[in-house]
Amino acid sequence: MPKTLSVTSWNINSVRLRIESVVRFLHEAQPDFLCLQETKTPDDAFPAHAFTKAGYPHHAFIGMKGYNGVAIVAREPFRKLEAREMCGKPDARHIAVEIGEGAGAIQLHNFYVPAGGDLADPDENPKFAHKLSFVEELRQFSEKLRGSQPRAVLVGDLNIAPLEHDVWSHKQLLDVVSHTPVETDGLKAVMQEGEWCDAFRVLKPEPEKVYSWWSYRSPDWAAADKGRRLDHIWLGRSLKDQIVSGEIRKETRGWERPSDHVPITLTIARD
DNA sequence: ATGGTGGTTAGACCA
Repeated sequence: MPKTLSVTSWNINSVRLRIESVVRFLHEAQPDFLCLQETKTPDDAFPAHAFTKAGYPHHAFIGMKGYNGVAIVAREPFRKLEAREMCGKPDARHIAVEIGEGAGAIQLHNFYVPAGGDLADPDENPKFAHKLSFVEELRQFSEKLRGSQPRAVLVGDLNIAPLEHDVWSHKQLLDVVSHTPVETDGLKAVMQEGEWCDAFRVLKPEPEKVYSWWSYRSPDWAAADKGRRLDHIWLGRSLKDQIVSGEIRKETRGWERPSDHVPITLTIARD
């Protein structure tokens, strides 16, 4: 067993359309675990063989036709944990596995938080209400996990940029869904409840700007650089002193037919 | 100032 554990989170926006990009990334970065969101693929169409061929023969996935969907693929075996049905909806926004054995086992949870639509008003916009309910459920889940399994990693597209320097303009985005106070306060409550450590902000403290997403709607995304940090890797309290390194593969945003999110990878010591 | 682009899938719906 290697001495470190590396985990990537990547919203791939259709794993079938971008399977060649995913395989390229795996060859270049070789993380131990890859957590995907927005696979947009029913389970019977998940490209398992391509992952096996790329050296990742262990898979856990839950998907649906056209929307949502999450997956975890790995080079090493794992135990599948229960996929949670969040907000009472069977919409495939969580999957989890357990890595290793006994007291050293680590739980890895992969979440895809609802984007929340355009209007930041839960009374007028049911998608925003769903997002806030999801975040509240994440808070309750974090409380339970903190007590039962502090050796946990939570990753995913959380669709919230919680800090001032997680967006290109704090002031201009205060009423834009993903950075409104009700969302950023909600996510901070989740972090507090779970005693989660925001690993990339340990490695890159504010006021450094850190982004993982650049909109498709920007004609020149790289020059404009109007990004947001929507993707996160959090460590439970028993793992927070084991950070080794982190990497954000911004260059993948410039690949042909890119996802609007880029892969973020965290490496920690196994024990 | 309220569109801009992209994926899924066949007219909207979602991001």
